[in-house]
Amino acid sequence: MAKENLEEFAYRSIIRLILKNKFKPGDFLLEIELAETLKLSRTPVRHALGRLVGEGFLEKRKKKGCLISVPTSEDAKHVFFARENLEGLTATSAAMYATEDDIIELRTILEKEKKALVTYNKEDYSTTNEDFHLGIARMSRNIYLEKYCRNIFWRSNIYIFFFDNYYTQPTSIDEQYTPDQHIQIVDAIAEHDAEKAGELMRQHIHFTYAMLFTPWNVKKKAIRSTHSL
Amino acid sequence: MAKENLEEFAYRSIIRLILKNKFKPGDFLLEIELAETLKLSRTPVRHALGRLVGEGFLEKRKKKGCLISVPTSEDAKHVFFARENLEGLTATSAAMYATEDDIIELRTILEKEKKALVTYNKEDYSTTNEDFHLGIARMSRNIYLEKYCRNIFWRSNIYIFFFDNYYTQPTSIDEQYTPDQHIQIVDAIAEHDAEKAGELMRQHIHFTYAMLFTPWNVKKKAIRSTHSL
DNA sequence: GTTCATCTTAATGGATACATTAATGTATTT
DNA sequence: AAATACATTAATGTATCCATTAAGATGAAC
Repeated sequence: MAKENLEEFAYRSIIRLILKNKFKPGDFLLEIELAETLKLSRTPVRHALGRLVGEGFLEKRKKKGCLISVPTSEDAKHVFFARENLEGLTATSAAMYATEDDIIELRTILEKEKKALVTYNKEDYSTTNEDFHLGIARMSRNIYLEKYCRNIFWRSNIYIFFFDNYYTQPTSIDEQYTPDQHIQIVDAIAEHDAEKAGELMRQHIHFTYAMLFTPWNVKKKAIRSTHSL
Repeated sequence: MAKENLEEFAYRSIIRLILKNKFKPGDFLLEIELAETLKLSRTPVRHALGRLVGEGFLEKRKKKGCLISVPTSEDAKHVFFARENLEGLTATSAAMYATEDDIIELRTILEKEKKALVTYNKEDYSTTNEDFHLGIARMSRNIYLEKYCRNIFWRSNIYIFFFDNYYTQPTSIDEQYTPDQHIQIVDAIAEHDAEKAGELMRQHIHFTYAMLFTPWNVKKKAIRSTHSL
């Protein structure tokens, strides 16, 4: 990656802090406070916050600081509608342009994902999931779609993170189904079946969304009906 | 809009400078130089540049400054592929959620557009075109899609600007067809025909793209075949 | 007791001085 | 003549100081 500036460092650190649950949604992130925590001056922190606001991770309130946009079901609907269609597009595009090496890379990711799942390694699982989705975004060979996908992926991750923590078991049921869906998507891309790849990806994201807002105790039932997708 | 910060001012000014052709693609935009031109310190200029880089308008080179990404036909293809599909989505979404007031607003914009065209006012025409496309993006009621649309719209405008200046006549031929296409799109939105609205928007963007890269002297022929779209 | 005005405070916004760094040019050595 | 090392320069990167501003608190007037 880029030459780890202090700004870059601040940027990554702030994301890490949020993902490590150091801030609840609604908390204010203050330049001064963060600068002290990260042992930097306000300047790089300020740039990093500006970037995060620009990317839509944070909201800015006039003289109150930046805050994590409070998750609402309405916002989640928008996030996943956008993600479903954007990733559908990248999958379509990836199916058209993917090289042999790309397919190998994706299959390797799927292997790692499988391993992470059987060893109950949530951290690794989360990483491979990111590699999968953003990998396909990259393989679309369209830097604009890729950028938007990265953005909406991270935004949706905030939901997955918060809701997962509250509702799911050590291994959530959707995690048992996701790998199969991933495999089917890679197969479609390998066959260069653009339409199928796009459609499968849309269904996959839609499934993820549906599972997020389904209480655990009724998920089993819900999943049976999802088979008909 | 927001309380015109100096940063906001710098941001808009830099865009204006680019659109006024003060910089050729490939030129370096330097913090110090811009700060002098705009009579500001480097701080707001720096933030504005950072924002523009984040939005993909500018590229950053290590110690050389920021530059306008050099337009290539490959990049244009990506830009318009993304724009076609994104705006297709917002049009679909807008058709689902548009209120009576929204429709009135769109029709008002179309009136202004017509006026700008018959008076050969390029500046007004460009403004109303922006109002139309970004208005529909807003009416999608999806802040994420709206954000991405704004972004890709501006990016595509760089192409329209540069190519338009070199190749077109006082009134370019596609400008004579665009208003009709706009009207059809608004009609579909007014009828809440989501699929039709999306499809018409995709065709419209595709048409714009096709016209951009068609030399003027063969446009007349090309347009006849486009009628079959 | 309530309301309005003003004062305080705590935060960001902006300017500037200083540090760092990458590129380039130059001189010296082989 | 070429190559390498060092110095210069021109840009960004960083820290800090001062300005501004909005929110909240406090107090006085009605």
